[in-house]
Amino acid sequence: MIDERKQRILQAIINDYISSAEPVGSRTIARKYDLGVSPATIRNEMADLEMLGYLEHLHTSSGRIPSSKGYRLYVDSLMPVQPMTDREKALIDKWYKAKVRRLDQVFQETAKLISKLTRNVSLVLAPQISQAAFRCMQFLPLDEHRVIAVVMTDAGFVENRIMEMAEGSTFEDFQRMAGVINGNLAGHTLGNIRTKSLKEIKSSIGDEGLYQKAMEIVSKALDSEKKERLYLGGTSQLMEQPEFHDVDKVKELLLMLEEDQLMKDILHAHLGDGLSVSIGQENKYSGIQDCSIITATYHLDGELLGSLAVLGPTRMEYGKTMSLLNYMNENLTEVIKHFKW
Amino acid sequence: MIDERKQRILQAIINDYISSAEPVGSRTIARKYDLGVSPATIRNEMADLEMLGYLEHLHTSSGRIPSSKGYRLYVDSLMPVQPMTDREKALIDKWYKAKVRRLDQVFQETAKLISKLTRNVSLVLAPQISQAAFRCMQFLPLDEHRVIAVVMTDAGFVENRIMEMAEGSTFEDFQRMAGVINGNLAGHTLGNIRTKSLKEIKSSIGDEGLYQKAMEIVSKALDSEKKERLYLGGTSQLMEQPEFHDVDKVKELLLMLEEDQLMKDILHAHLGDGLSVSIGQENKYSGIQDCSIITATYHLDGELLGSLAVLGPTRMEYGKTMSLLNYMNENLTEVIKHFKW
DNA sequence: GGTTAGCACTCACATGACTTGAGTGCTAAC
DNA sequence: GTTAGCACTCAAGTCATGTGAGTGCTAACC
Repeated sequence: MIDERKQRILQAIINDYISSAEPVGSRTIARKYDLGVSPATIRNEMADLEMLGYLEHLHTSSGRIPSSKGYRLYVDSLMPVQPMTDREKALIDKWYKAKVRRLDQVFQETAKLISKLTRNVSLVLAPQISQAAFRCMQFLPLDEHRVIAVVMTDAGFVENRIMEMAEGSTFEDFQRMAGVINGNLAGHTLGNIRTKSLKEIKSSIGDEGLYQKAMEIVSKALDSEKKERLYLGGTSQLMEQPEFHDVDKVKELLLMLEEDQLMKDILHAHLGDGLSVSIGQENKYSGIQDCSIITATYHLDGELLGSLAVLGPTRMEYGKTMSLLNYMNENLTEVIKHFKW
Repeated sequence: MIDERKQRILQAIINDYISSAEPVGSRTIARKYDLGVSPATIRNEMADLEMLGYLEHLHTSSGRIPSSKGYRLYVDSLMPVQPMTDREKALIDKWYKAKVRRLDQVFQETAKLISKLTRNVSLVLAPQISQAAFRCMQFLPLDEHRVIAVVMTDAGFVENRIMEMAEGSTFEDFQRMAGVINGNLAGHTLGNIRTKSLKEIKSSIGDEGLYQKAMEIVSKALDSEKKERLYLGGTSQLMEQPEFHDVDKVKELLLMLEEDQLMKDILHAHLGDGLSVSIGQENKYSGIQDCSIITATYHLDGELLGSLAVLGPTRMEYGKTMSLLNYMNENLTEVIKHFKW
């Protein structure tokens, strides 16, 4: 392990680099941070830190910048605790007190808020409901030939689809069927439904065609729920950061962010880790190897729900962002609990 | 009016500038376009065209670029007709044949497709349903204390909200109420509902508190429908255009695009004009005065529904984009007609 | 009188020499 | 082990210069 003085110097370098975005030289450190040693000594230590892989050199005569390994050490043990300011907490509380009616609005607005406070791109992965259960369904008459099937999952999402009425069947048939399905399937997950309850329902309903269609609707509704939703916030904030003053880099990232499935995969990689930080080259996806992602997973009653994340340059205010994500996490969990039934 | 030769020269300049994005010189025009006159003559004509306000000069020794006024003349009468290629039509048809179940998906995917084909940002304003009517509502039991109210508008959107059950009332009360409301309000618009049918319903329902709550739900649902939705596509395409190789410009536009309400206002300004082109400084909003917006409004049974739009640099392929928007418009109208009931 | 060749002039942009300054690495002295 | 001193490196800025695309004007041409 590196000795304490090296740690102090590394800490100073990273702190400085995070706020200035400029390579840090020995003189700067000696002047700004009172380490009681001369620039020359710091130079020696810097050379050592570079040997050990914590710092990098763009060219011989420029200051040092932290490597992924350097940031990692920083995040794990050198980082100053940066609790949230009262002003930020007040802003968040105020926002969360303004009751939002629809669950999807909650996620969208949460994403906006996070990006606003961190000046980085935020991602909110809304509940993954693969394990979540069917709650109930209902049919609504549309015209002579069609009904609307409304399916609810127990996490609060409602899906609706148009359904053709089979020849000769009446709306009352559908209502009866809804009763049977609700009686048999309530509380069951998609996997469960496929295996368990089918026979009983089939026989209660009687009409094979009707049954087929209804089950298709239920499956599809639960299936589309399974595809969790991703909400993005503050993509234009990207360009605030000096490292993204290059159009090509921005384009690359924006293209990536537009690819829903890719971003979901990236978030999935850290799902369940609590508060997780993935720094620069630690990321598997090549497009974001000069970025860091901090994700916070939220649970409810022990069940994994989704995650909040911030994507920004490796030169990121880790401490502050982590505090924020934690706080947002608590608040969001509270709100979801309120929606859960 | 300017004579025919001037028109031909202006046409050549704009065509060239649209494809090259470089200021156009007299020599280039003489070489590439067979106008039967020498560069010197073209220079004289260009000077005239600049006097008349159709062209602009960055500095004395650089070629000309079209002014907003120049583009306007071009779009109105000089522009070559650019019918869509078979390949493009095939792509669109193929896409529209793949039946999309949910109406909101249709809009989102339409936006993506437009941006893909035009390499510009696209905007789709989904049906504005202020005139659209209440179709029916239904209550679904949730637990002992709550029900879910599902409200449908006749344009195919379904909204659902959680509703606390008043003390002492039963689910049967709600079902009865739904019957009354459906019987009285079906086909009515929000404005209509507020004035006309209230008394009859009030008396049929009897319970004042129940009535209050239900009407609140209906109003809010119709109200949130009224806020039409805006779908964006291809924001990262912006950076493909050489005029947006500057990060600050991109940031400004992205910020604008993130502001939902602003973009809606901009689209509203051209609603109902059929195919409308707004060029550069013709735009009222300062952030987009070096951009052009082409919007196409779509109707159904004479009723205004929404619009498709493309936002890009003034140097835009007007002819191609307009053909595309027209074609997309037809297709989208078809799809919506299918959804309408 | 409209058209064109010719020519001087302008201006952005590229190139290369030079300077500056921040920063390192090494060595020798403390 | 620490530090001062010094030579060295390299990016970035500055300046002079050259180049080329392009214009505007004038005088000759048809």
